[in-house]
Amino acid sequence: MAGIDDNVAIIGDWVPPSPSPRAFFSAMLGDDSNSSTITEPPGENRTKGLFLGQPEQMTTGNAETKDGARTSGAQLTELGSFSEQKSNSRGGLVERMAARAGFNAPRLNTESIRSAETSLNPEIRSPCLTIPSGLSPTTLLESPVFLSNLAQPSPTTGKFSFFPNGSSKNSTAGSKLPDKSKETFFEDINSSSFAFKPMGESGSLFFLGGTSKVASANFPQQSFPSIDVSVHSENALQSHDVAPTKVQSESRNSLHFPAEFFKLTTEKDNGGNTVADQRTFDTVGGNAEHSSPLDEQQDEEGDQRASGDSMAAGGAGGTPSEDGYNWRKYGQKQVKGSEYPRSYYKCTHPNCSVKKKVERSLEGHITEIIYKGTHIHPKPLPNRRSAVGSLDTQLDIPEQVGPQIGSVNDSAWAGTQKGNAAGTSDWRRDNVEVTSSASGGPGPEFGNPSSSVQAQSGTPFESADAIDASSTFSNDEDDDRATHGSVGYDGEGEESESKRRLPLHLFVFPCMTSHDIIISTRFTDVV
DNA sequence: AGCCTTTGACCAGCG
DNA sequence: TCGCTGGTCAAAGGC
Repeated sequence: MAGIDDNVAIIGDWVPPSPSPRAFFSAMLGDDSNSSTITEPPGENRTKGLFLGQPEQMTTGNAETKDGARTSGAQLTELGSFSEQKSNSRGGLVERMAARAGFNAPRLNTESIRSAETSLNPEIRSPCLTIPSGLSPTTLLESPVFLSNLAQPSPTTGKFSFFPNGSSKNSTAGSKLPDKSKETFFEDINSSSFAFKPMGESGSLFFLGGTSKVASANFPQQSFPSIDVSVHSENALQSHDVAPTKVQSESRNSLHFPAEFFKLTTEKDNGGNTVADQRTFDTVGGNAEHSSPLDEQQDEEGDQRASGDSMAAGGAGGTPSEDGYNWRKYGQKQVKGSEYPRSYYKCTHPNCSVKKKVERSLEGHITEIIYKGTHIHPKPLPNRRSAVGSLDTQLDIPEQVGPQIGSVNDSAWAGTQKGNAAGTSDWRRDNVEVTSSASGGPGPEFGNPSSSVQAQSGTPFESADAIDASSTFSNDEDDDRATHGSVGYDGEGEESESKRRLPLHLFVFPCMTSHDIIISTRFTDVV
């Protein structure tokens, strides 16, 4: 890793040229045929193309890239990063996951990607956390297969299905997976996997300090925990454009993003199978409700889905958004500095002052989400799977954590929130004190004890189990405010959507300066 | 009929 | 004080 700068540079628009999922993942792996080795050989070109894009794009510190020979070197470097990363992951969560799930999840070299994309895309300036593109946190959480894999083997999770050959045995790194397995894996498409890794284990996800809007320069990545999520798409990937999504908290307080910020929760379907799904990001205040950031993102995505990527009324609007809350759009404006129009949403619940700002790309993909305020009410009856029985899934935690808290302090929104102060404040208190614990939460939804605990523990990624159960990001700082954003899709109706769009990666940006947290997700549309 | 989105106008904060 | 910008309001229209 050249460092954050490079990463940042890489973050630009990254559109995987690869037409097929397999190719895509292969590239990620480094090679189709040589799947077993981390080293990149022939596949490197592809890989590079995939993640790095044109050599020029890799400019950040590698002007030479353009040079053929140089390019090779550069590639090697990138590859090296990638390899390294993979190694890390293998050794870390991923490995555990792989062991449990029985397969390896191909991982994106988020580092590289970030750098490249960043260079290309000014919008993404300080990626902190990356999740395989196309994957919104919500998506990851929601995905039946997603966490499930981590959790327990079940048809639902797809663990078994993934590797008919018993590849599940491959507890070891995926790199060693037989090609066949890989193929099956990718081709079968029903698989999706991800891995969250603490920074130490992987460089994929990490939290970088920085301003959401400002390019992150050199951040001590190491200082932040990182998470990697790999997703196996169910369908072939198409290189549709990927729009970066950012979720950022308005909170101006410091983020202790890492540990508490992210929470994964596992749900069980009616059958008792672990569905794992929801991942929530709590940036801060939680609501008693669980409107987890992820959930929120889900909304966003839901919106996208609803309108086909256009602002969907559905997402934010009348139907409960994926996050489980109902949102009403009350304004839209072209913000100066932002190439995309910003939409303003309010929670439709009476007395609830939670708001969120969403920026969408032309394609309708969410590029940025900012949550403010805390829900003072339980989620509306969920339509979603969670409602079905899953329970807490969604965890309120995130929500609790998120926005609300922040709102108070958040100068920008503070004013807005003031009106609600009462409800919010109470909420906050709870949150603050409890952090993500849904303690405040009125309903069952609100609080997922387990979630809360984890969140508070601050070591979300401590163990695979934990991850399975839930992963949450939250700010320690109570003060904060919070905002939490979530990106994801609905479980049910969303599936189709989920299939269509693959997560390329998610970026979470805790902003050192602004204290904002940004989660940026890139999506790839699948055929 | 109700709710939501759209969109132009208005308001407030800031330099 | 003025202009810019972001955020919100509210009427109109659609589903």
